[in-house]
Amino acid sequence: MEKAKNQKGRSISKHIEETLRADIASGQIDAGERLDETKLAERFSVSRTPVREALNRLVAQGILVSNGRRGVRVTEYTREELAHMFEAMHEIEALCAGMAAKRLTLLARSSIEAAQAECIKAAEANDLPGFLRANEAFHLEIYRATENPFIFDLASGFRQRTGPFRAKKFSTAEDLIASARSHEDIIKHLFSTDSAAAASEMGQHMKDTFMSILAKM
Amino acid sequence: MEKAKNQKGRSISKHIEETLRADIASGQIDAGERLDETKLAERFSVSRTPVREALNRLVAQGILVSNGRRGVRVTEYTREELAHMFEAMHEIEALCAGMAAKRLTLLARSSIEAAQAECIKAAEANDLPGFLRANEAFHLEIYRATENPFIFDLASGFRQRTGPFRAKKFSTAEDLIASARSHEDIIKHLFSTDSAAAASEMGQHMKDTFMSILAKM
DNA sequence: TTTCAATATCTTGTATACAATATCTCCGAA
DNA sequence: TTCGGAGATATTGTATACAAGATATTGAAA
Repeated sequence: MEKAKNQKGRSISKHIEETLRADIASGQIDAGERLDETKLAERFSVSRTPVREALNRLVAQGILVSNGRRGVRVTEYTREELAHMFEAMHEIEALCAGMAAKRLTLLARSSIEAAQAECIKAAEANDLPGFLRANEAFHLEIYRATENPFIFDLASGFRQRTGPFRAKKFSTAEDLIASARSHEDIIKHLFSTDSAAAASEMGQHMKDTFMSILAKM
Repeated sequence: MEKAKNQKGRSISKHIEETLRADIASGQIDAGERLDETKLAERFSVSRTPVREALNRLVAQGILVSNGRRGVRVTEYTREELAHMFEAMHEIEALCAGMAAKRLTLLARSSIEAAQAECIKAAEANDLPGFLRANEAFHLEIYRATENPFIFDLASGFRQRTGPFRAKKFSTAEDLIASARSHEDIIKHLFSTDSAAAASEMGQHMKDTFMSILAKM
């Protein structure tokens, strides 16, 4: 039974929403698992009401799926749906890279380089959690470099949904290093402001990632 | 005070959600307008609970925005935000056109042609509501032609949000005809399966639309 | 008259109670 | 034993009640 801190005046339901989102993204709550309102209410020591609010929002975001009166579950994907999801992610990432290349500011450039440096460091140390964080930051910085908050939200929202699957991909130290090296190619084209090449390179990077994930499922 | 039909076992809150979404998209509820839970509850002859559920989901979809304890309002955009939103829409439309061109099935092709025929018909009859419906269908068919449900949801969700603004653009009969004609160019490239050209043509179409909207605001 | 603060009122956030529907269990018949 | 249905149980959907924060109002002092 954990404490619902309700810190900084943020409502309880918001806190629950974020906690659940994190639990799902990190895989602590499995895909397909059913979420019981009463149990969650007990876990957070609150009534069902704020729990329901949180669940509703997560449903609206596509993270959970509602089956009418048969409760809500963590969205589960067939192989085909996964392939579609990855294809969509791939297209969006490429789009972001293309936009970013067109309008790369010095600030964005340095942020991306910093994130990439972290990736390399974590990969060489074979630090998986560290790499996942850094990799996340790397991609987010590219979304941010589009300078378009809608695109940023879109891409980061989608990234959240693919998170649980991507996390499983990286098993060996070689995987990490290969991925980090692939980033270098993306950066090269990004920084040369060759939009099409950057998009294409990012597309390739994501395609590699997704193919190797699908192969394992 | 309207009747909450609760038809076909769909929950009341779902019904409210859809009704509000339609009201906002059609402009019956203005941007920036505050939505009072109690008033809405009275309007639908239900308690505040299902109203809150609906509002929460709409907030999660970005259609409404919540100001903590100061209620929810219809999301309002500055000129700059609008420009960003249109840019995002523009990129997504182009992406869809590009994907659609790559894998156009006969079924998709005929659906798109049918929608375009409706556009032309409505435009020549200067039937604004009819044109808006047909135009909507035309774009949705292109999203569908990507054969990727995630992309479809993404694009149609975004289209919903830009709806209230796009509706204001078409004032004269010439506007309608010009827009319908622009569709023809998109189709030409789509059907030639020239992905890059289709994307670029769609991008131009959307850019024209958005520039003329922004000019009026 | 203007300004500031205390109070009243209104609105949202949460808790609890009740209703409706789905799922489970158990028992009897084929 | 297996199948099916009636009742029991559990879970979600909705209503109402209460708590807490925000806005509006009132009144007094400068």
